[in-house]
Amino acid sequence: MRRAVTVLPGAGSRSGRESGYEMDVRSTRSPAMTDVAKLAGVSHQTVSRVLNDHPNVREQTRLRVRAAIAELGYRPNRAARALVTGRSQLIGIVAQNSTLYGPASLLAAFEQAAAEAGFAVSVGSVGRLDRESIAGAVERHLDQRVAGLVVIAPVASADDALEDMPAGVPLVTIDGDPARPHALVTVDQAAGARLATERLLRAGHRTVWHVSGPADWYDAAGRIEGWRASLEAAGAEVPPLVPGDWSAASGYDAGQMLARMPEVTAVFAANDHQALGLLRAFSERGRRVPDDVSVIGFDDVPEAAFLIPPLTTVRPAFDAVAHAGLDLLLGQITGENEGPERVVIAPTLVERASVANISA
Amino acid sequence: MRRAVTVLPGAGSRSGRESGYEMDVRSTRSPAMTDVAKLAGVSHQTVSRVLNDHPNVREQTRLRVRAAIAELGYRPNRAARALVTGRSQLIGIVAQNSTLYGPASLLAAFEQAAAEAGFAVSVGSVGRLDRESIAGAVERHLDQRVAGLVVIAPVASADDALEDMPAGVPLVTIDGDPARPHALVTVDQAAGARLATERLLRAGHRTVWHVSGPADWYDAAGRIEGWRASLEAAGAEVPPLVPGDWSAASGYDAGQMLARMPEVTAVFAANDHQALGLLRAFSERGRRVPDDVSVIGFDDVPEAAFLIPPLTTVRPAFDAVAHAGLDLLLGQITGENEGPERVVIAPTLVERASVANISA
DNA sequence: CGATGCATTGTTAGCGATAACAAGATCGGC
DNA sequence: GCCGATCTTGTTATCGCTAACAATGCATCG
Repeated sequence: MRRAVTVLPGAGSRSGRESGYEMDVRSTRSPAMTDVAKLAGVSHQTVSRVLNDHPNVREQTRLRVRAAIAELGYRPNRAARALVTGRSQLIGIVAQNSTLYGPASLLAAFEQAAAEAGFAVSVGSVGRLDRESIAGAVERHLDQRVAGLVVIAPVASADDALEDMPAGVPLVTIDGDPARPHALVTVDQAAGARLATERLLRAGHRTVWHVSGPADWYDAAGRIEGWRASLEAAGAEVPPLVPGDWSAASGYDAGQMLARMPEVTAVFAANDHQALGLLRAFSERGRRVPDDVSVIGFDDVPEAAFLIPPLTTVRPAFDAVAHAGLDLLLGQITGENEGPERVVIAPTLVERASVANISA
Repeated sequence: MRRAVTVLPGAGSRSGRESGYEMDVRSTRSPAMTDVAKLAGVSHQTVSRVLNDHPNVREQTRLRVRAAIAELGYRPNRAARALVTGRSQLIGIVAQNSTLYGPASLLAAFEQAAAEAGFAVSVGSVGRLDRESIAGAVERHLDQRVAGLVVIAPVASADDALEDMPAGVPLVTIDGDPARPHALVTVDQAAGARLATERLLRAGHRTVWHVSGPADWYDAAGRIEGWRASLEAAGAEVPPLVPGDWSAASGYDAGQMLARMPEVTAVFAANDHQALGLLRAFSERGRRVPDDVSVIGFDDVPEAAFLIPPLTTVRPAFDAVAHAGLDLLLGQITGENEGPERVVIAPTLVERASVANISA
């Protein structure tokens, strides 16, 4: 790119235009606001005003400044801005260091939504969801002077860690405890569970068994609650709960048990991985899905459509959660909505082939 | 912590010590370096020296400053430091917005390693790995004045986007093209493939079939290469390649085909999801694993141990990749190692129950 | 036609840290 | 006990930006 230029030694070449040729040479430093100002023939403050969309700038000036910005390839120094405003354009997100499908998709959706709003996302993943781990990750983010914080807090211990958060930091929790005093976005777990349970009852099943997630997770608790409520509302018997831990292994174990009971014709698994374990166990024990047993999962993981049979499941709309969470957070950051707010996202049922009518 | 202290109203309490009681009251502003300096009875520069471990500070002073830091709960303002040094303590990471197990674990491992080194990680996930998406994510990070950049670039188009990167920004690519001129960390895909292929040959199989990943991924190409090399080295016939796309669905399709060929007794799948699809297809068509067909996967996803049968697979040691990548990057940031370096991580074979000797 | 007001622009003063230099304290060697 | 070298500390300038205020121009109004 840079052409070879013969420069005569001695006077002349470096003198005179401080801004022109010189600028190109020491291209190591990226242009600052004053460079733009000089080129556009205005003060740096006017450049700042253009950048921040202040109303009182003449259209003509605005255009000239924008042209100068484009010509120099200027980009504002976020550190300087953060220093003077006390706020960065960074959003911190604390999530469990896991490859669970839910958290992973949530993180991705969040990053995307934040990028659209001009924010960057700093992740602080934690190994475990205990109080110390969460507190540590929060500290690290506060260190970075994040503009706001999103914490995925699916268990009580995570919420606990948030109690002694310094006030004034915008905070949104995802999947947290609705009883806590911060802004919150959750998936309506109970509604999702009702969707699944009612679908199975509608297919003619006398009752529906449930392989649940770990009881200390709010998600799991909500799904249990919705499942039980549906059964009771329909006057169906509530069978004993089969506890699991989100893993395929626990679903398989549950399936090994359920497959031995002829009366079990419909199972609602608290997530798709457990459902996968169920499917395998049933197939091993010769119970055909959906002919003998109907199964519904939760999450709609990418593989769900390719299982045998394709899995009917509840889809939690992670991107809606992410967008809602970000909106809440941005509202707090800009100071528009003060009080904590709650957003509840309604899941939908994705019908595939793992449910059959009992009459068939 | 803070003991209840009776403060007499009137004179005395507020006067004199500008730093003591007053500080606690206007706790809205977090303490700055000058506050610490005042409390410790030194200049702010000395505080800075203590913070940055400069050699020429008297031990006694150092202790006094540290005590003041602790008492005030002072934490340095990263923005101010970034402004004056021109470098943030932020590392950007560009990865595909996906829930593929590999990238997701890599991200998590990276964040952890970076946190240990005192860096925060800003993620820029992209929907697709094309040139524009990558370039956009890189831009956003440069905007944030990241200290360094890690790009997971498993396909050529991702590398392409890095060509017109401004020089001087520390950059490490993961899974990229070794022919490119930047620092690089890769898993030795070929070695992993050899591990798998040789294991199957050693079990007495005449040859090994391969269900590959998408051909434009370097990972997939490396695994194909290793597989082919092993067969040729052993003088075994090289069967036609069965192409896949990482998904369980493609593994299932491949399995439907392979199950019809009696001569197929050993299959190496390019990842565990494809292996999962294979297992299902084989089970559907009555070919028992491992009695009739042996299968090996790649990635060691959490479910691998719980499949039926538990899957023998190649484990790429994502945390080693992350650590190596971070070391390389930190080396560039501190200016220790200039030239591009390559680190190749050797994978290991995790033996489970999906491989059997052909003699049995 | 001078005063008043608003729109537009410029000037100055920080934000909180590090870097460069200056200055006082301390020390060894003669 | 004096001198220069070294250790330790303080002072000042600066990074690039925004906030607050000042200053200009121009239209509006009594």
